[in-house]
Amino acid sequence: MRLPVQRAIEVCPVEVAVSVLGGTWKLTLVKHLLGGTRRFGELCRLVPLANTRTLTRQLRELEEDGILVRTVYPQVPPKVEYALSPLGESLAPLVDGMDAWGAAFASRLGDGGGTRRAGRT
Amino acid sequence: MRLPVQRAIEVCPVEVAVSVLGGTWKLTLVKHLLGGTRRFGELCRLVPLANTRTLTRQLRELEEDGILVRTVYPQVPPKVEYALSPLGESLAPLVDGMDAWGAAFASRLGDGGGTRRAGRT
DNA sequence: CGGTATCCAACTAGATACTG
DNA sequence: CAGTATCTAGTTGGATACCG
Repeated sequence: MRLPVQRAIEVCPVEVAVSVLGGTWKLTLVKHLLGGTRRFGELCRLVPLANTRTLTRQLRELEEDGILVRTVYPQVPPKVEYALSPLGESLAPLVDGMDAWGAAFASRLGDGGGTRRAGRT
Repeated sequence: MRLPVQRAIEVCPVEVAVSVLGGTWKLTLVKHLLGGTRRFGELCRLVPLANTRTLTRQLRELEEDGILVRTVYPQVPPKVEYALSPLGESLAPLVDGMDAWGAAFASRLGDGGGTRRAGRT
């Protein structure tokens, strides 16, 4: 993943989206940011499985790609806020859709309702 | 990426979607399959940047996750068809949305309209 | 035609520890 | 609080060659 965007568009726009949003916690981060501005610490708490380094990196990449805006308040103690840019907010419906799809997919597995796996039913 | 789905759902459903669809050419593959059943060779031609090994793997993973169905015709020369499962087709709107978003994102960069990158000039 | 086998290079995420 | 530094492990994607 993370193939150069310029290259991705030549093949398929969906790949652009994947390369921008494909990071392991990126969409989760965006989803939380959809709920409003968050501080670094809050995001850490919201995504407990990722450590600070990983989170920082994802956040920075998202910033690089113009998905979010990082605001540093030069004070002590430090305060940094992350907020979605208009571009970032523009993928609200996508995040919403993926969230729903992901939930549905997950329930297919764990629900025990019927198909447990690649049911050839 | 590709963090265990079971683990992903505990954090956020979007991560499930990412782990299932996050492979480098997966969404492109799905998108093409949305247009109808395809043979392996066709897919190779449609996604020229990926080699057979990569394509095979992606296809298999998609199959594992129940996104597509692989049909082998026991004949000579071999013939294998890939088609989306209902689950796979269910993400048509998502693929569509990502495609549109990706295209928009790409045009932001290449258009020369304004922001070229994270313009920290 | 439709893969598979082997090997490899790159990248990515994570652990841990430390800092302004 | 909000990172950064360093290092490592693991995974993914790719090249090439060969097989049924």
